[in-house]
Amino acid sequence: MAKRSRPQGCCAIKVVKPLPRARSRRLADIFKALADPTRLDILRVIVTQSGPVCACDIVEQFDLSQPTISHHLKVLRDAGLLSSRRSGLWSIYEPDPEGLEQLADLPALIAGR
Amino acid sequence: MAKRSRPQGCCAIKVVKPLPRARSRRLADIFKALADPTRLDILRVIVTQSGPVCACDIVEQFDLSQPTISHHLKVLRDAGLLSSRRSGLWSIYEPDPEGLEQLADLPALIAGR
DNA sequence: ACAAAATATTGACCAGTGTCAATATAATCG
DNA sequence: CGATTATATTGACACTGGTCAATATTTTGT
Repeated sequence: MAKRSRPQGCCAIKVVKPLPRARSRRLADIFKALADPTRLDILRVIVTQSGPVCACDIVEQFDLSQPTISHHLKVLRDAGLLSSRRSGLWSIYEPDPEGLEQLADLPALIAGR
Repeated sequence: MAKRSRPQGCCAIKVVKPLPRARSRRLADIFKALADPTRLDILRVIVTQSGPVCACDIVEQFDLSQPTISHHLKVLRDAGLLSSRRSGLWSIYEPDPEGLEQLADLPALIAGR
């Protein structure tokens, strides 16, 4: 608690409701997913394609081991930014529009609508 | 490299230029800053105010120690999302429009322009 | 059934991070 | 100067996260 008189323009702040815990966690997952440069690049590669992509194509584009890429794809999928399905031997990934929409809504969310 | 014939809609991906390292790191810093629920709440509190806020007001709003809040504020500032200045005893924080603009540009960046 | 290929999982290692208590620094007041 | 107040830094701790090697799983082709 402040015990001295405040400087100009520093007092009586508006109380802001913290986000609901579930929403907060979901957002944190999205940000954590994007907070790794490799994952951001992986996401950009997939979003840029005109159609779905198989995991092997992603592995090919990066100087990282197959397990590491597989891990990154899982993180992006768990964050809701990608969706995936099996097609025979291959795992097919594509952007998840719902997850990407969360990103577009970000500035409004931070500014409080 | 894939050694079998691909399933439909899975091959010949467009090559995407990775982001310049500096840009990539800067973005990662922003996302890491936002990836903590407490920091996201702190940012929302500060952005919501009509003017600058002193650190003591933030400390008051959260059930965390003063050093922890100070740390979070530093992370947000280093990420370019907040700016700060001293005013006597107080440290005054306010949103950094330039940093927030990066967030608004995100969807375009991911989609590749 | 067996071998091969694409992907996923496990386990381990090291670097990074959120938190607090303790302490340091900076600024003000008397 | 000495006491007080607001903030920042340090050190320690537990926990998380990126990476790879090794292994497992799933599916296909023969």
